[in-house]
Amino acid sequence: FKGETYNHSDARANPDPNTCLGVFGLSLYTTERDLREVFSRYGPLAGVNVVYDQRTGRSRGFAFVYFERIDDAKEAMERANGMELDGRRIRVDYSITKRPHTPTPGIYMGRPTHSGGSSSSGGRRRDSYYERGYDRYDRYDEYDYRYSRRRSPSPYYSRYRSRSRSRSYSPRRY
DNA sequence: GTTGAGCGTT
Repeated sequence: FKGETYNHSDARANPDPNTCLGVFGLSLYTTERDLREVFSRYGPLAGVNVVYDQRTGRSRGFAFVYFERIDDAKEAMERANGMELDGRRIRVDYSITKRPHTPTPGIYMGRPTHSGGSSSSGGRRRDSYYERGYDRYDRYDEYDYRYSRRRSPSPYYSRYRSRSRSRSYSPRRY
């Protein structure tokens, strides 16, 4: 009522209503199936995406739940916010970022130049993969491994993690 | 079996 100044520049405080909900404060053991069980009772889901750490391969503790309708997403946000899931009180809000940055969408869609390139798709798709939702949060793109001590990729790192889990004494004999 | 805070590059 009073002229309270809401900081509109901080999009986290006032996320726009969207079909994508961000769920934070999750347990490390909460999987997409659990989220699907919880959130699907508010409406049909379009997808659930738990964010995993690329280095460790485990959950980062937050996920994104896609609804098909904004009305259901709003309903889910109202109800599921603050609920206890797997021993953790989760926080549910509208996602401020639309999608993860997709460097390659799986299939090569053609050259980014549109110089006479109306190819097989009828020229309908443009830049729909690169939305502008994350441009102001590009500081999160810069991760700290950029300034890591190791500049050369070491062959011991981040490869065959699950293979050599037990690192006990098992000397290989050739 | 960690735990903040935390918006995504399988």
